[in-house]
Parts: sequence; structure tokens; C-alpha cells
Amino acid sequence: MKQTDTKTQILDVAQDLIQRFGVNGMSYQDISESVGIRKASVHTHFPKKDDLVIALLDRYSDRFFRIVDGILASNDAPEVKLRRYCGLFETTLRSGDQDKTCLCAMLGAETVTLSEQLTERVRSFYQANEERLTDLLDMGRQAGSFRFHGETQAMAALVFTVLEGGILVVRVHGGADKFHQMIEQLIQLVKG
Amino acid sequence: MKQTDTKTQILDVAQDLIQRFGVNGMSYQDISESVGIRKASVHTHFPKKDDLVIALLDRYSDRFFRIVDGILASNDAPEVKLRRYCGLFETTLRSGDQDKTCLCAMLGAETVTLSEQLTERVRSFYQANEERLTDLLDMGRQAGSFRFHGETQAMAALVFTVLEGGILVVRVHGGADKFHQMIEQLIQLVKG
DNA sequence: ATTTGCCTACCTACTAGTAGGATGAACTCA
DNA sequence: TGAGTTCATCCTACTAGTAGGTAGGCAAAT
Repeated sequence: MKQTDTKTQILDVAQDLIQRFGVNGMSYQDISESVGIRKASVHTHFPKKDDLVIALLDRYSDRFFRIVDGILASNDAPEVKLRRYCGLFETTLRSGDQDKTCLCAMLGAETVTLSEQLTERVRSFYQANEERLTDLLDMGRQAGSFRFHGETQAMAALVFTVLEGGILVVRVHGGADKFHQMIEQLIQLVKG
Repeated sequence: MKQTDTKTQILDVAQDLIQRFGVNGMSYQDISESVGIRKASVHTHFPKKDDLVIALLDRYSDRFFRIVDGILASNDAPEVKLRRYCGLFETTLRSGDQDKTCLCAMLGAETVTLSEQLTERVRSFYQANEERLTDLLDMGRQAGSFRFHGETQAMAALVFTVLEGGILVVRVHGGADKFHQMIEQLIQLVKG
């Protein structure tokens, strides 16, 4: 019980730090200060930094896709599903001090400095998202609620990039409100 | 002459490193090794890291907007202008090992860890881009070649985000070819 | 004669990671 | 039941390496 507590606390703190400052902007010292244990004790739970980030990515992916698949399995109209999906990213951005990105967006920006293990996990997160988006867009198209030009896959890639790239970019200028406005514009284009 | 040479060399190397690894992933040691002088000598030219990055941002902005304004002032059709503008980002991504981002895209992702001075410069880079894009989209709309829904400003923000955010994201999965495909899809949506 | 550019040598602070000891809870077995 | 054992967690103390930055000297050009 207490064991899980500390481990979970470490993961929670590390996730928050990475979502704001990035993997390279987060240190074991930062974690230890936030959790209230010594730096060496953090290493007890996650010997190497990669161990921590991998555990983090796995937990994040699991949680994220459980929510996404819940949205996709619902009886909502395609447009509502799309709005709820986009809302996940907006909610992340609006949480805390409005400077939190998607974990995998941050890792994506840092990809060149990361181990192949990490990059591979981020890549499969991206891929899984695009696949689900492709399905969603396809269904919406068949239902007649989406009328965009071009291939569904290209549109899915575009939507995902706006969300994942946008959450990084808007922190500099415009913030969550601008992010919201951009998503709205995007959805209008999807509807055609 | 020789002074300018070294200074320029430092700027060139630093820009390349930041575009790939980020400000926090680049060190004076890295620069000194690439240029072939000692670390302390880099400090002679740019005492603080912020001095270097500010000089870099100013040079980058000047060069970038000289090119952009050249495109906008040309006699090309709006669609051609838009393609040439997007092409600037794609060219950056395709240069070197295909892992180079826009300088301000990288700084944008790192914004939370940067000084206000730097963030302010990145912000004005973003703003200036969106203004020019808004003008371009407006002209294209009036000429009848662009028929997108929604406000021009929202569309400009969307286009810019796809370019600046996309150049970060596609390095993980898809690379320059995917980036190209996304831009193509975006232009189709702008044309309506 | 002063400035410029580069050097060696150094500083403090911080990075990830390790060694080994103290504590305490849980399990084992006579 | 009680003694011994194992194991997890946390600790202090440390390593080697890297970060940004400084002090001060030397040589060549202005």
C-alpha cells in the first residue's frame, strides 16, 4: 500500500514535470523534492531515468486510450465524438497553470535526444491515435456529417498534428483560448 | 573579418544544434567542439547563453521574413504564394538529416524553461507570421482562389500551427514525406 | 598603447547513477 | 509463541561527468 503510494507519487510528479518542462528539463532532484524523499530513493523505484519514463508512457497510453475507446464506443454522433476527443487535449492544456502539454507531444519535440525505446513508444502512441481518428473520420463521412476533401488518412494526420503540435505552440502565444478556437476552425473544415 | 567569421561560425553551429536538440539540449561545449575553439572563447563572443540565443533569433527572424516578404511581394497567385511559404518549413525539415525544425518551433516547445526575453521574441515571430498569413489568406479569398469556411484569422492560426507544430511532430513518425502530405491536405482545405 | 580573440585553469551548481548501511514489516520454522 | 531470516524502502555519502560562467594571461592586429 505504502509502496504503491510512493511509486505512484513519483510517477504523478514526474508526469507533471515532463508535461511542462520536458524529459530533459526534469531531474530526479526535482522529483525527490516534490515527493519528499531523497534522490537515491527515487532510484530505488526506477533505477534509470528511462525506466521511469517508460513506466510513465505505458501508464499514460493505457489511461488515454481507455478514455478514447470509451468515446468511440459511445452512441454519440461523429461530430460529438470528435469534439470529445479534441476536448481531451484541451482539458490537459487547461489543467494546472495552463502550461501542461500532452506527455507524448513533449516527448515528440525532444525525440532526437531520447533513446530508441522511448521514441518507439511515442511513435506507437501517435500511430494508435491516427488509426482511431481515421476510423472516426471514416464513420463520420459515411454518416454524411463530415464532408472534407482528400483522403481520410491525410485528414486524420492533419487533425492529430493540430492537436499534438498545437498544444506545444499555443503556450507561447494565445494559450488555451486560442487552442480552442483552432480546434473549432478545424472541426468546421472537417464538416466541410 | 576573422572576428566575424568565428562569430558567424558560432551562430551557424548553435542554430543547427538548437534546431535539432533544442536550447536545453545544446551546450557551449558542443559549440566549441564543432567550431574548433575552447569553450571560454565562445563566451568571449556571447558572454551568456541568452546573448547567443537572442542574436540567433534576431538573425533568424530577419532572414526568414526577408524571404517571406519576397514571396508575398511577388506576382504569384495566392495558392503559389501559400505553397512557397509552406515550402520554407518543408525545406528546413528536409535539410541535413531530416531532423531539423524551425528554430522558433523548438524554442516554442521549450518556452516554459526559457527567459521572458526569449519567449517574447518567439512570440513576436509567431505573431508576425500569422499576420502575414492572414493577409495572404484574405487576398486569396478576395481573388476567389481560397474558399475556406470561418474567419481568416482562425484559418491563419491553424495553418501556422500545422507548420510549426507539425515540423516537431513528424520527426517521430512519418518524417518529411508525411509533412509534405499534410501540407497538401491543408492547402486543399484552404482552397475549399 | 589599446583592443580583440583566444587560451589555460578554474569555479559552483547540478546531472544520473552507485555503494552500502539502518529500519521495519512480513514470512519461516522449531 | 518466539527467534531468525528475508526483503523492501529509505537513508547518507559518494562518484564521474557536464552545465554555465569567470579570472587572468598572451599574442597579434589596430
